[in-house]
Amino acid sequence: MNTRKLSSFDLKSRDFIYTSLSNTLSSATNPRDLHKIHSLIITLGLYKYVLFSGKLISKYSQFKNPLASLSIFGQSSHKNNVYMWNTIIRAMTHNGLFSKALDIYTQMRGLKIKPDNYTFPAVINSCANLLDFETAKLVQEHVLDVGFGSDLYVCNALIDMYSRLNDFGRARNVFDKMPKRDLVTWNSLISGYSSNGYWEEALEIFFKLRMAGLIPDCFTVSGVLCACSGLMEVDEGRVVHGLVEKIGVKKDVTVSNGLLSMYFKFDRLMDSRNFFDNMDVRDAVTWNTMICGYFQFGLYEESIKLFLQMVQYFKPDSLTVASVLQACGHVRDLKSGRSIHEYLVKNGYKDDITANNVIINMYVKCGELLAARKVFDSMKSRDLVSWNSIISGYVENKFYEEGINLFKLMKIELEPDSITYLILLSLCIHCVDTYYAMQLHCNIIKSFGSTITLGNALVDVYAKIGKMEDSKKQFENMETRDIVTWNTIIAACNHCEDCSFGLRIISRMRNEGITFEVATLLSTLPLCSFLGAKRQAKELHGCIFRLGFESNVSIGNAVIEMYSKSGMLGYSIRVFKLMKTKDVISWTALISAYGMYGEGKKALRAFEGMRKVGVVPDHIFFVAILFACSHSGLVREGRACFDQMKKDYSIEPRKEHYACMVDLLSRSGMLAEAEEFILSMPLKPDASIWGALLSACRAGGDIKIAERVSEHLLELNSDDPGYHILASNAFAALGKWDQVKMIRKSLRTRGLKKQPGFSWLEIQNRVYIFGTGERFFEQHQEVSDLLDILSDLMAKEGYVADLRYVLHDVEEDEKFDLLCGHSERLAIAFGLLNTEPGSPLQIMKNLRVCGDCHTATKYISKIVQREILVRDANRFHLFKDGTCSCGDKW
DNA sequence: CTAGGGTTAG
Repeated sequence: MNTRKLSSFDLKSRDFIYTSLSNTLSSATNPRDLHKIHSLIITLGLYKYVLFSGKLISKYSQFKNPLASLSIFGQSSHKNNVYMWNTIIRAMTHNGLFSKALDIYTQMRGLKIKPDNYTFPAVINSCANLLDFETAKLVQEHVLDVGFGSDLYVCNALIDMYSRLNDFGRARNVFDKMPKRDLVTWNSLISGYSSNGYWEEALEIFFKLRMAGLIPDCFTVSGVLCACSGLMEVDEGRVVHGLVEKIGVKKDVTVSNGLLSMYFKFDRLMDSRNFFDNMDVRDAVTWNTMICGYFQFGLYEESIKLFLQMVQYFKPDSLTVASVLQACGHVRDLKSGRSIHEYLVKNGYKDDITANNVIINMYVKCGELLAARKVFDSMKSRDLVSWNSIISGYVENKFYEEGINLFKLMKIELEPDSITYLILLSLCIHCVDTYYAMQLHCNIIKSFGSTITLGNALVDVYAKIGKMEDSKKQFENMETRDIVTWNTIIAACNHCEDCSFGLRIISRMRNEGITFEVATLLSTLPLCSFLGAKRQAKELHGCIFRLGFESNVSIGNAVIEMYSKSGMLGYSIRVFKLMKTKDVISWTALISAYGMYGEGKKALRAFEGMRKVGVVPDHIFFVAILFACSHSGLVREGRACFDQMKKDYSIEPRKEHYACMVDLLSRSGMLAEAEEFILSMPLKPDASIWGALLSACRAGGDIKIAERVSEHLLELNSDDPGYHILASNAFAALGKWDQVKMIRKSLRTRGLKKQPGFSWLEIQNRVYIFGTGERFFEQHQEVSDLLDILSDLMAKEGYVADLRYVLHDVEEDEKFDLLCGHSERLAIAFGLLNTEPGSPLQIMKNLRVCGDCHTATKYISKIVQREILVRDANRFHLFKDGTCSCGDKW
């Protein structure tokens, strides 16, 4: 009886230990407890129970110790038990060891252990994570073989897998054949669609789900939010937000994060902020979304501040750090950048490739190339982004050779991508290296064929290195073009001053029905400014209204410039007045406009107005105001502006400001003072400064100073042929033909060509262009005859040709012919012949108007009684009844 | 078995 009692007690206590230990094991919350329980199980010999081995495996996996799980499984004697296999496979997938999971599954099949419906979901999940389509199909066959083709869990896993693999045909096939579906089934399909960018489809499934009478949960809402954000469907988004409130999933932090991120995607900064402030639960992702969202709004300091707040509550992960490091780079906050770098190293992100890439980028942006390189060199493995980042770092910091060398090294390790080539193409622009650009072009064709982005970059590069023909060829050869292609070619036309081609491009765009973007207009408007094409200008202005861009500040600024350069100062002023927001550039545009028309007083008054509204001038603004003063002979006022710039705005004068001052003094005939000013400058005077003085000397006829200044100018040996021509002209005026010949020879040997002069005018929507000395145009004979008649009439009025403006050493009467061949005269004569008597004429010239032509035009305006508006490279001259608006201070 | 946040160029 005693024995029986005892053994009954024994059994009971055994039973008790078994159950309580099993419970303790399940509820263990830390690895230390787990170890203790594990030892106890070994001591008590409970290993022989399948239950304990299995629970230990999953518990270790829960604490991220898959190696312990594997070791227990290896030592286990229950290899014929499917529960053990299921457990170890799940342990592996739980720890992200998907190929190990598949290995074990293969072993299991080899041992002919029959899987059950708990086996497959984890196996299928592994295939999905590995994007292993082939194994996936084999597993599905296996599923059908062993008869789990209709199992809810297995089918859900299959749908998830196929939709993640972007094979919605198979996913839908499984979905359609299921005898019974649950919410997870629908959710899997929705998130599959939305994470692959099939947003409409995701919403469609969502509506079907609702029609089927199911109540959405957090998973559903997350997927739908992602789709709404992608579609930028504000209305849908609102509906979902309402739904979130209604079904009460708002306390789910993932759903809230989804909403937060949606508001950012809709550019609703304040809504995002309010939502964030009212969130009950926040996690690291919440903070990341905020930091990243603020970054995308350009609120860099704010996003760094958010980061500093976040670290009080959460340990930032590599994703957080990636966002905030970008912000540091943007504002060149090296101090924060460095400390975050240290944080990453200390917290075990040393080998996170993305984190390192972002650090490299941050250092590059802060100009710390050596620090960037040190990180790059210390990386265990590098990806494309790492290489591209460091190469672009070298290019950005102007170490071009090192950039190319790194590119060579890169090619040994991996295949460069299109971004690598974009970086190298930008290098070509900086170095003006046509040969290397062509070499890259060949490589690009070999490795990528033709892609739009690279094609666009090539159009851009060829134009910027001055190969406009190659740029056009590249543009024409492109099979497909996007709006950027068009914007780029127009910008290219601008850069190379190939305006007529630019206008043709614009009409091609119209014919092809391509909608203009702000960027398109920002390249097109300067094209019209350059051409001074009135009709095109008005048409474009209309187009701006139709597209609703009239309140865009940059557009407004460009329109002011366009009208002023097209001879329509009134329109320019009106546009300025109507602009709701004006920045310093708008004011600069207005003041330059006044300056070009010699309205210096009005320019100064506008400056007063600008000061009153509190807009702060910058250094470019001062160029404009000094220009305006100098073109109106306002010496005292100009000097005052120059002094103010330094005193009131602490802007250190640059070369261009000194050049304006020299221009101001010398234009008003104060040549000696101008020379003195140059010699007392704190900067070394360059060609533009001496050039300003020299061109005034010539107009003022001071030969002595002209000769001295010419010597200075030639010493500097500028790359701009204009200054050599200027000096050569000065010597020609002095009759020093030997010097002239020498300059011409040196220009020839250096390959510098004088920019050919041409003039153009618009008559009835057509632009007519005339080159100097050109004889092949419509009505050449008539034009020539008219010029002959005009010169007779001019002579009677007292005109004497100023032969100093002829550069060639030829006979006097031939010189006279050469003057008459100047492009502006041809254009004026052509204009007189083809427009109504008494109507005003408007002529554009690419260079500065010649002094003799200036005089001649004054006479012509009186003889024919016409207003002649001439825009040269600098400004407008309005000729009227024998005088010019520039007051001869051209 | 199902959900959210990150890197290079333009």
